Amino acid sequence: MVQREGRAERRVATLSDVAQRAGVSLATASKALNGRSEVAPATRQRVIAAAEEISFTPNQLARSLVENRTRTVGLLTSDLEGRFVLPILIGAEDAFGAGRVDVFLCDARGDAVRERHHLNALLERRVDGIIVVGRQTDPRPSLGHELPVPVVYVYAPSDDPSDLSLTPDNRAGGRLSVEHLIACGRSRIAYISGDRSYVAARDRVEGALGALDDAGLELVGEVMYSEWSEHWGRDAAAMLLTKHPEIDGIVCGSDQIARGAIDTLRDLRRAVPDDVVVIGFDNWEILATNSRPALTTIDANMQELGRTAAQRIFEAIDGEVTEQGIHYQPVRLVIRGSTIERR
Amino acid sequence: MVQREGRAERRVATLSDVAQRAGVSLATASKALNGRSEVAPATRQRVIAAAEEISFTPNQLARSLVENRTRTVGLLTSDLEGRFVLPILIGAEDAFGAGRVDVFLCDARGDAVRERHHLNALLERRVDGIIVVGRQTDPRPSLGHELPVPVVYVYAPSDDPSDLSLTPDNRAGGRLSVEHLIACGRSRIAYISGDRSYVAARDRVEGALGALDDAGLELVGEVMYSEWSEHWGRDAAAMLLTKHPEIDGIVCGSDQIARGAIDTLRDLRRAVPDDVVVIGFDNWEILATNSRPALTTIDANMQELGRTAAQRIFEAIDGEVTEQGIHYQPVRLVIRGSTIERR
DNA sequence: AAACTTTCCGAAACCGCTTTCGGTCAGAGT
DNA sequence: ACTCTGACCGAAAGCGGTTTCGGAAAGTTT
Repeated sequence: MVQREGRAERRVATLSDVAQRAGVSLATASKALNGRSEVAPATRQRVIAAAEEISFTPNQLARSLVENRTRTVGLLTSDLEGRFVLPILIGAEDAFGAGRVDVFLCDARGDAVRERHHLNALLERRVDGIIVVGRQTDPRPSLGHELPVPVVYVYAPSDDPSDLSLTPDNRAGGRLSVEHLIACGRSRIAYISGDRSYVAARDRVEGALGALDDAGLELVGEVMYSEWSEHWGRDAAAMLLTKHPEIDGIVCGSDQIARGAIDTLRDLRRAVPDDVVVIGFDNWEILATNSRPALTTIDANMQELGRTAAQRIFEAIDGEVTEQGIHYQPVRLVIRGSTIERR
Repeated sequence: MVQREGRAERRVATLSDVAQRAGVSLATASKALNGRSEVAPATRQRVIAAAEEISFTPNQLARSLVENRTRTVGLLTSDLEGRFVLPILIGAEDAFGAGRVDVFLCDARGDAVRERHHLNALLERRVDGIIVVGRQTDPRPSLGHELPVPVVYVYAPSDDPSDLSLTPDNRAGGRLSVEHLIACGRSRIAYISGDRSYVAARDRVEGALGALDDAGLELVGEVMYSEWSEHWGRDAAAMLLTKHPEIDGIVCGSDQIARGAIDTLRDLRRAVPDDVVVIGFDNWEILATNSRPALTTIDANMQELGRTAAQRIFEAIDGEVTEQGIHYQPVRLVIRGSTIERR
């Protein structure tokens, strides 16, 4: 029988090669390399040396097959931009790091068919768990409960309350924004939001209004809803300031909007933060740190979200009773020049 | 022997379950599901039906083990931002899509140790190939030639010429920028670059200067080198315009810089594009489309890069002779409002 | 010195699948 | 009626590991 040439068949070393070289049996070699106790120190050394000499790389496929776990979790995202999924990936890798688990990232690009396909690919590869990341905080369809592995939804919660979802606490974020502006001595506060159809937009507004109410203040003007863009931030700010020149603080639904608002303020020769303070949402570094002045904003702690998701997956794998429902994770105020005067 | 409870051991269906249910042997079931010809149509139908009934999901681990290929490639990146790696991932997935290959993404975060670790993880999982993505176009250390799988370097080329690297043609990009400004009727062109220590910065400048030379023009002022930031773009533009008020076109080393430059032009009440045209580099959508006016820029065709990388991996897997060296991939001019007057 | 432990090792089963290869059996050829 | 083909199917041998379990050798007790 002719060996098919073509594929660069540089045969990789196998455990029996190691065993043979060390003069022990397959079983002993395995035990030696896995740190099992039933093997004499001298033997173990011999095996390890042999393995190194032929640069043996254990075949995880074989191992996974028998152990019935792959030490791999799937990260199924539809966030093509990557601004949410990458921090989450990093957080998850950190949390898994200790357990030598790796993360398999699939990008469904917001396409249900592709998502189905990738889900299937993950299941066929027998991942131990799946983290689903959406690109907005609106509820998304559940993957269902027939899955043989634990699933955690991050950022976009599942629409099925018996799934476990982790999502940033937008309401708290909105509240935090307003409280910060008040702490900055402002009382004539306006709000430029994004697309009203987003839960995130509404939740943030709700939190903000709550905080204003608690402080006995009223919003200046109406909440301005439109789209999540710098363009809208500019236009909305212009409209607001024309109608309500007394405004001394603007809460924005996103960093993009905030940048637009700051742009307009600059055009209008209103100093930030002296005359008007501005706060954004997301802490999208590239936007927040490059604006003039740098943008105070709310960080949704994506990395932490990823870490927590990983832990929940772990717990579920280990058979602990799985939690359910939407868990709102704390957000964090990041103070920069747009609210606090730089010295 | 007590079955270990704990892990949600919902036993997943196996091929023998299918075989049994369909009343055929394991071998026949396998053949039926894989579309092999040595099985009668009726039998095949029976097997397929059985598989569906118990929602059989083939175990790729087992399959990979025997086929000696995983239909998985690793994407090893150090681009935490994700602005390069995600388009590349998408391109690669597209190219592989047909062959039902999936991509395993690992983020080394620019850390050599982590990179080593992930590389090992990929090899243990027996990926069929590896795509290495850097976050800048400077050469990076090769992973070496001892690897049992094909490797393609993307964006950041390998420092070993016998590796295959795909990187955008920054020189052509620089040239394209200048040619476009000239086509816009400009002749007093300045250049704001980024960090001089980056090959990308120097290559782009080189291309630009070449194009100027070909047109019989001279650069206005010196090439300004500093950092890749909006801040620098603002400052550099201010300096340039003070010293050389005649400038009617600015080539920028990145979109960030270009945004800064546009900002300054706005402050100075110089109209873009009427008085001065500006061109960036990268086509980083979030920056380019939100500036006032939107930014004309050079797109490095990352997605195409990913697709090509995937194809090269395929070829190498199939045993075709592998190419070597650094291949400079074409870039593309994206025209927006900062160079062409909007109607 | 006999009996009993303990320590260390290896044969073999198994994980879930693919593939080879020999066997059955129906229909075709003569 | 009898061989000869094919077409179809299944037993069994792996793929590269882990793990069980029995046994040999060495050390401990009496």
